[in-house]
Amino acid sequence: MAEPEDSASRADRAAGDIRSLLISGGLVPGQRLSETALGETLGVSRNTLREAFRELTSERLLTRRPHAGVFVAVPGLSSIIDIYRVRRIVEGQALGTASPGHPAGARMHTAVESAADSAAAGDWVAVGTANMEFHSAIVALADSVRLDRLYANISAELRLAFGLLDDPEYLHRPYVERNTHVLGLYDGGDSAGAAAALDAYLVHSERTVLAAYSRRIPR
Amino acid sequence: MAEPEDSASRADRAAGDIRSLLISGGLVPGQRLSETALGETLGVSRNTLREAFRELTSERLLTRRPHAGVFVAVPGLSSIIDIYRVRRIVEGQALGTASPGHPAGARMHTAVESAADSAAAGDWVAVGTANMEFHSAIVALADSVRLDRLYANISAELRLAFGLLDDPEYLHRPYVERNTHVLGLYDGGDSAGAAAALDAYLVHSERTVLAAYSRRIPR
DNA sequence: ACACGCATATCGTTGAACAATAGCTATCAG
DNA sequence: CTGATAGCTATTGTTCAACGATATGCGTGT
Repeated sequence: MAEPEDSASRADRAAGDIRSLLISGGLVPGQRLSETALGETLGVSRNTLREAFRELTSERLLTRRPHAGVFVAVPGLSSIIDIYRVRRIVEGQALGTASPGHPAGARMHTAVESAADSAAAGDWVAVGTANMEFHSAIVALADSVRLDRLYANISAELRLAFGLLDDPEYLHRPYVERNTHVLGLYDGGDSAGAAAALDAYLVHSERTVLAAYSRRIPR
Repeated sequence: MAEPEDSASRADRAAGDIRSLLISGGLVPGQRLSETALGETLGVSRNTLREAFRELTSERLLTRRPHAGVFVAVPGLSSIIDIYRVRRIVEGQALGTASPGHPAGARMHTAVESAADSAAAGDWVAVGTANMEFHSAIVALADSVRLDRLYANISAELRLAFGLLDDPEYLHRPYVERNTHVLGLYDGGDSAGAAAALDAYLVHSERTVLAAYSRRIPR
């Protein structure tokens, strides 16, 4: 990756830092983010931090409660359902109508291999990351920067939700094989079949996540 | 509509004001937005205005050039292409897989009627607005708040692009009939046919806009 | 146990200040 | 006359301090 750590504005860097804390688990869903405290930690002023908050709030990673502060978003069941609805529409179309030989195919391959390696090593959160990269590559087949961005946001939200669940092996293990299967169909030129397999994948994954989710968080 | 003009934060209201100025033509693409001047106009401080800028920049309505200021975005050909790509994917799936009797159907009807009325009155920009509402209702068929928001952003961008073009009659007239046709197919239960007609619609519209666009703005 | 009212810390917003820099302008060499 | 260079200036990027507004917790009383 590039290193935009000093070229970007301070608010942009703060937003990136917060994003990193979110995926690393340094900030957990529901947690309140004090402007002064977090500003001091990140080394930015309150106003600058507020700009970062704006950005992250519009990405649904943070939630703003007026006069009470900003909180790390707690994805609810409705969010999960909505996210999977978007995924089925976007990923399905992207994979089903992709032109053969698209450069994103390479990304899909490396992601699948990386997932297999991590699975062999037993590192299930790395498997989860690789799986997400696989699906991000699928969306990239559509060649749309706007869909890419939408999907990046959705992935971050989903990571937040996964963070609420334990047992990452149960969450990610079944899908490395399914991803391989989808990739095989796509490579074989059967885009429609690949899309159908992907749809089944997503239905299964949504059901699993929803079940684990409602088990953990009532309502 | 509701009246959230005093409940929302000042930055939110400022962002809304700027959005209104963008669609009303009070701000034109390429124009530079001075922080002090615009802040005085909207009655907010520089810091608050900057928060609004963050939000609108993340929606691609404004562009930030470091140390040079924020500018009203100038949608390029690549943006138009990208937007129509998203529209075909999202609208097509939403319409093609919609469950019958969805409440958004009513929105589609009122939008088509409103477009017809405005067309009879010769108010072509109102026709454009009604047409956009029609397509927004189509996206609402998917029942996804995330897709709704994506589409709202895209619509705003598209309005920006349309603002660069003159001759709104040429841009919007052909589509009131096409929308009626699509709606007829959908009402008749032929979702697949409606989706196909819609896709043809979008291909035609994209071609028209791109042609007018490259005629007006070289490169 | 519950409702009510107060206290306080935090948010929301402003204004001023200063460093950094992009873009203009005037100068000057060729 | 053209082009490059150096300096000026207005604007942005960022911080800090201040103050009103309000959500939340605590204590009181019933």
